Amino acid sequence: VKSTPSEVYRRIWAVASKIPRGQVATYGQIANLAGVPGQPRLVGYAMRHNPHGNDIPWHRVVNARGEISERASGEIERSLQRALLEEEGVRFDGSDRIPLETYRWRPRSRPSQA
DNA sequence: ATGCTGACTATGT
DNA sequence: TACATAGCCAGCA
Repeated sequence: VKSTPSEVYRRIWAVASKIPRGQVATYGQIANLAGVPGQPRLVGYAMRHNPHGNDIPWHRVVNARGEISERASGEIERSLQRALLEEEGVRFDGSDRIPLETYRWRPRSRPSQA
């Protein structure tokens, strides 16, 4: 291991791994759950550097519009992401978007946080 | 050390 | 509805 991922990254990966099958979470949502509210970009950055590969349901992370974000690495993974989601039962509308009202992950708020 | 980039989001046009 | 801009902060050169 060349460099140790920051605590924030690991927390982001941990949260992402908790997304239930057949549901999706937005970058901002994960940022909140990971303890870095308002920093959705960090989530995307962490996902890009995710060392866990397929062990993390990275495909369940979508942007606030319910759409698969374009990434710099190419569009092959985009189609893969969509395929994985559809396999879990997530449906896309005519605009290639996911209705967040239906598929958004709704974790329970923590008791430690008032 | 400073400056740029990025799998984002909210807001204005 | 879609496009453009500002703000946010951890990495990297």
